[in-house]
Amino acid sequence: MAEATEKALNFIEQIIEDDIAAGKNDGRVLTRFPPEPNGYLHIGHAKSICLNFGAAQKYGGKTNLRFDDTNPATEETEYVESIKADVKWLGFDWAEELYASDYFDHLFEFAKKLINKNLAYVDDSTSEEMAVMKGTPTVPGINSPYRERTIEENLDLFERMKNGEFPEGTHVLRAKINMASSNMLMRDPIIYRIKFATHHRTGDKWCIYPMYDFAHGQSDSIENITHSICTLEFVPHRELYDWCIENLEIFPSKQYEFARLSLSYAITSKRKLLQLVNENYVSGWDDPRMPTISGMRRRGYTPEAIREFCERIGVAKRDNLIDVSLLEFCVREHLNKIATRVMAVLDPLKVVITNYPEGKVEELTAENNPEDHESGSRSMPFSREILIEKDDFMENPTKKYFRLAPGLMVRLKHAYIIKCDEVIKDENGEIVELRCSYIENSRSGNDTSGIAVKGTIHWVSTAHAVKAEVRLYDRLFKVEDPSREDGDFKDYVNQDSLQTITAFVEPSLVNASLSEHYQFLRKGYFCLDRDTTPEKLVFNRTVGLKDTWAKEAVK
RNA sequence: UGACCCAUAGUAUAAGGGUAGUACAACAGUUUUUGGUACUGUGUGUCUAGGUUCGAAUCCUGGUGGGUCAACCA
Repeated sequence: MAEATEKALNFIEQIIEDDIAAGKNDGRVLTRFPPEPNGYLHIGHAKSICLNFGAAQKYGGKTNLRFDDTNPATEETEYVESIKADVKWLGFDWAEELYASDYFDHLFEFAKKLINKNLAYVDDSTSEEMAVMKGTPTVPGINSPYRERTIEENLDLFERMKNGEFPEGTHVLRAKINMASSNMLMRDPIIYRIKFATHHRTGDKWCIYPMYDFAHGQSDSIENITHSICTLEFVPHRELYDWCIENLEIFPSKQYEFARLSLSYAITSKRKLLQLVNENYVSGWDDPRMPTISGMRRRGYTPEAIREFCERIGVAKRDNLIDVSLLEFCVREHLNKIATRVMAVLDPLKVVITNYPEGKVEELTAENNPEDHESGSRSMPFSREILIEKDDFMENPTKKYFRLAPGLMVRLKHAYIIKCDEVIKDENGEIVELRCSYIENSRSGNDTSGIAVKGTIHWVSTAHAVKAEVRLYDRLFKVEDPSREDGDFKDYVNQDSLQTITAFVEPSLVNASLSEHYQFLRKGYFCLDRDTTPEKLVFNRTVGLKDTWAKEAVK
């Protein structure tokens, strides 16, 4: 019965185990996580991070963090810093912090080696001319008129490219492979181009930069990476990856591809996320509605929850769209264990307990977390006038409603049972106040009343409650898969994804901490936002509680 | 109309030729001083047609469907 408890391997782990069993690389496992510093990391990167770091960890190996910074036009130090912070926050430590730009000298020599082997040439064609000569997927390309330059001429031209003698776009270095290949990437790919841009690390040292295909595999090889794990769109690059390594006669790192993560009601494209930021659809990369690591962190998601999510979604090669409810499940699962329970009324209704003495204040004991007996308790003031949730009263209750209604009783969590005696309305017929009476011997912990009520609701003492800004988030997109819809993805942004309200929270929350997670009882999980000031508390709703009543109410 | 990758419940993911499982979602119920949590139960799922085999989700072939590739991006 108990033998099936071991988790099945994903196909990458399978490959690694097979390699170890075959004695490849003497059993050594070295992976890398290779972000381009041109944007913030998102949930899709989290999958890759967990896979790369996780697999290495599992097999006693290590993982390098390597920035793929070969395009100075889009890359910035700000992104480098955010990426490092996000990887650390997720809970992973890299063996070495490296940059493809560290290898620019090396890569330049590699290029000359190819030229010397008559496997690369400088092409003076314009990009339009090259595009024409490249052919199409169904039509083979034709050779460039510059393809048969002599090695000496190529060496000289390439050197002069490096020396800044030519303007951008006038010359490129191409690998000499096969213009008729069915793989477009093998049709003499450009491996070096001229760019007079300041690089975030090398400054103005270089005016030529290697292309991805001439940097990534070689960087892997230089670092002796054993398993270079990337996403499916790089499958056709593998042939070129192997070609470079073979012809450069360097360490044979191997590339393996898995399907990237897509999340429902979200987008995971750095380009599109950047648009949302630049065009102010969100407040920044770390807006809590963003599927970025920094956004999720600010939202109150935990690294444990994200790692568990990445574990549960699995790794395979088929396109997938993961239901965001699985992510939310993982978040709730973890927060349920660690969140401090507190009371907060989001949409208040005044309740006066007519038979409770005016001016009297009782300090009641409230447990901090029923899931964690070590978490202790705190005290909460109770008094004659309290606030409850508007939702928790129904003037004409339906059969299955078991909260407060005229003549009915509910339990105030951690406090007394009360009975609704009178409903007070304003001139518009709006309910503005409830007059209730409490059952004196029904206090939580020493209830001798013998009364059994079906409902328990949360509350705060009006005089002691603290006002707080609460930000309620909904999914950022109205459709399941915005990237597949017609037209601009921004047309599908949910305009109501942020709702800001003023809530009344229990006084203990004036000491709320940025590092703590809270459950507003019966309402959801919340965390303090960094916008909080000494004058104003600001909370983010991380995720709501599962609400079977909401479903029932719709019926 | 080329090459390459992929195809198992609504969504993901296992089953390494031998009983098609698991999780989320959904639905029903039990417990409950959170309509939370926990627990129990509920499923006409192997794209299709052939082939190999005692036996195929698994191996082979054809088809169908989806994805990727024609950036001086990664």
